[in-house]
Amino acid sequence: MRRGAAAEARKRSPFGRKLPREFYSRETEVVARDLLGAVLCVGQAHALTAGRIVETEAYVGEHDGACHAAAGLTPRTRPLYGPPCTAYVYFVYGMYWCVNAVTRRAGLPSAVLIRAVEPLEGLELIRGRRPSVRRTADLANGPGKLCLAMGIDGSLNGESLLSHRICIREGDPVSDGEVEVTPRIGITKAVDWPLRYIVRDSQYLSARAR
DNA sequence: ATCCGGATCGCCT
DNA sequence: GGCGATCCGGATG
Repeated sequence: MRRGAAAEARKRSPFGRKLPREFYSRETEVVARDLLGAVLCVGQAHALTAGRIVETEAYVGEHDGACHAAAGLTPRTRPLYGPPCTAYVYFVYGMYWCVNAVTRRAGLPSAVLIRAVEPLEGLELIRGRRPSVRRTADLANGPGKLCLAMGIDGSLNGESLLSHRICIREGDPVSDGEVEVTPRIGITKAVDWPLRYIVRDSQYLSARAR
C-alpha cells in the first residue's frame, strides 16, 4: 500500500475499517457477539460521535415473541425483512429511539439491538445532547440513551451501515473470556432466551449482570 | 438500593 | 383501545 494511504484513511476516521456487508450476513447471535468492541459512528468530522459497543441483544425472527418481526411484515418492521447491513431505527414509548443492525439474510427478519456504548469521540457534542447527565458512564448506557447521545433518530431508519451518516467500524477485539451472555432486558415475551451479550467488566452497561 | 408512576404516541388488534 | 426492545425523578426502606 502506498505510504500515507492508511494514515489518510485514519484522518477521516480514527477507528478501523467499516465492517463489511458480509459481517452482518451471518447468524444473528454471532453478529451480536462480534459487535462487542466494535465502534458505532454517527456523523462525520467535527460532528462525529463514536462509541465502543459493550452491550447487544439478538432478536432472531418471527418465532421470537420479543422480536418486532413476530408481528409479521408491517410498515414498521419492513427494514427487518430487507438486506443485512442496514439500520433499523424504531420509536418506543412515544419518546425514544432505538437502533439495530439488520442481520442474516433478506426475508429472514432478525437484527441486533445496540443497548450500550462507551463514548469515545465527540464528548462535547454528547454532553450538549445530555445536559442533565453527570457521570460519563450514564451518557449512553441504554438503548434510548445512546440514541439521544449520538443524535440517532428515525431519519436513519433503513440507512446502510456503510454510509457516512451512520456506520460501524472494527475495534479492538473482545476475547471470549470477557463476554457474558444473559437473558434480554425490558421484554415480556421469551424472557429467558439467553440472547444478551455484554462486555462483563465494562462500566458502561445498562444494567449489571444478574 | 430499589420501587413506582408519568411522559407520550405510533402501530397493531 | 391498549401497549410497548425506555428514561427519569421522587418516594420509600
